[in-house]
Amino acid sequence: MENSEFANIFWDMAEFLELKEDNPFKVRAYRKAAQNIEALSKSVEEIYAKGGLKALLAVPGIGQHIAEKIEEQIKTGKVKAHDQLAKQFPRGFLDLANIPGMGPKTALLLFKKFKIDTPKKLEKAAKAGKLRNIPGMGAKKEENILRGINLKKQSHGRFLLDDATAHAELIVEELKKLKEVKKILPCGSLRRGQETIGDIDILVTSAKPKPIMDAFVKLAAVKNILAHGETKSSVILKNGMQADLRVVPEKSFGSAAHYFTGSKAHNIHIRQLAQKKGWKVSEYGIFKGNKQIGGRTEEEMFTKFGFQFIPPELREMRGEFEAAKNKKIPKLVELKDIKGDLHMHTKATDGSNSIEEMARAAKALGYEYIAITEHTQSTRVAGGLDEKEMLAHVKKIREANKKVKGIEILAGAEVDILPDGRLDYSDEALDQLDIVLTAIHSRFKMPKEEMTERIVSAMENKYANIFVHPTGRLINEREPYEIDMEKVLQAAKKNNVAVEINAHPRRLDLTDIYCMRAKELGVKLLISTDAHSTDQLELMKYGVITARRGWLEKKNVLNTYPLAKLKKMLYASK
DNA sequence: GCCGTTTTCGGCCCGACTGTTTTCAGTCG
Repeated sequence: MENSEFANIFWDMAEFLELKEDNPFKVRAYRKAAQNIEALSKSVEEIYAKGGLKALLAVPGIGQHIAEKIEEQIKTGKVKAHDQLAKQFPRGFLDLANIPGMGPKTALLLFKKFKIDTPKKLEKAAKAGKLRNIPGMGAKKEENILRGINLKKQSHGRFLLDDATAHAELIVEELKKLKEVKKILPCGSLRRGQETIGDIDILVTSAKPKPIMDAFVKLAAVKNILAHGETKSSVILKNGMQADLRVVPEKSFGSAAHYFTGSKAHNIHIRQLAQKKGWKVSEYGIFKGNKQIGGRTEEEMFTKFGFQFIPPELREMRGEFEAAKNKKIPKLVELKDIKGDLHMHTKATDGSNSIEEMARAAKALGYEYIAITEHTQSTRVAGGLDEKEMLAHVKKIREANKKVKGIEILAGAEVDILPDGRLDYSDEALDQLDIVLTAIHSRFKMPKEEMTERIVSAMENKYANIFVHPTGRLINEREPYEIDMEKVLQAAKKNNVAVEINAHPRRLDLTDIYCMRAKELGVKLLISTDAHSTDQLELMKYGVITARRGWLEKKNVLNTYPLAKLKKMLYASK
């Protein structure tokens, strides 16, 4: 069972307990446990298998009771306490409570009053004007709920990183034009580089917030205004995404940037530490009594507590405070460390540019080398090449390499891993290539053990260099295929195969948590764009930010090495 | 329910905005 499935049990329990108006701190405890489980780089099942209850207790936020529930789930396949809670509410009631503008209190009230237990019934009642007469509610609230229902209907899950980045940049550009705006910084999950973005948070410093607020809610990209206050406004953009703007005074910039960047759990931790010192932390600063003693810069939010600066990508309560205390925050890999892109396609298969065009575009990005890696014969939909065609293509790559000066073009292929674990080409053909990427493009629904075995045996092929887009997921579109990632990473280590972080915002796998695990195991990572056109080469930054979330340093990433060293590493197993 | 260089009991982050309030509850981040 996946960690996310264990976490979901506790997310649900937190919701149910909240509906029952149980102790709010208990609710929080369940949420914290759920979050910490999601953040683990090792599987809960494995932790339990190796160390039992005691090992589970070592996980922060997991105490006796939650550890026992995990044990119960593993042993019996269910958690009684969860099922008993679930029984007390109609099926799907959580969907109702999670509609924007609703909440546990309102959902419960409406259930008691009108037996409303689904979003559909809620919509009907709201449209009939039945909600406005309830004490504590009114016409506006009713309208707000209808808007929430619509919002939920429209939203196709969370937004991709590149889409959110583009919209944030657009807002920043517009607001920058105002003379009242001093500093401006996109924060939130976007700044932390999370793989998907729920909403855009923008922080501005200014002494005169009002004109900024007014301009923000009137931006051309705005569809609805959710809130329009003195220092905080929220809007829905035309693409359905929510954007929040906060304005604070200059002297609060650091604390506000820290606060709006999150994560929430990370913030709460800092505030707790402040409490212990008799201080108070808010978005306005660090305070001792009424006196501000820190928060002008973001660095102060850490140094005041004796920590090293923690980069935004690490603020997920995955051990960053402990590392910062011991001065063990790694120097994370940066975009400028990347020396080449080793996964891309051209017109020869499903790309849209020529070899030379790709090479020149990569050279313009300052790269030292690239690899052209077409699909192989089994991936027919992408026009995969058979061995003969590939060898002819390799020739063309060699020619292009002579023609385009100042960058090395390696000849590679993205070779299919066949259902039985063999590669799509013979050893003789593979031997002609400088670099062999391996990938799954078929039979996604194989049982977990078989799929894992399939990938592991492909890694044992001595020509295999890198296993690319390792889970095959397309965010919001296609689930990852089922594999035992721990076994895959172990096999990668054993066979000296690197694993790719695919920088395309739709993919972004290997995911951050498994990057951490790969680093622990000493598996090398490759960050590449899988570009199908010259402009997609610029997606590299999203791969880098994912790597940073996985605590990766320059030395963990294969394509930060100079060409000579890279070649040596690629051929080490041949 | 979790947790402990003040505690095994008694705490548990902090503030903005809205709507329906005449002092605040609910929701959100």
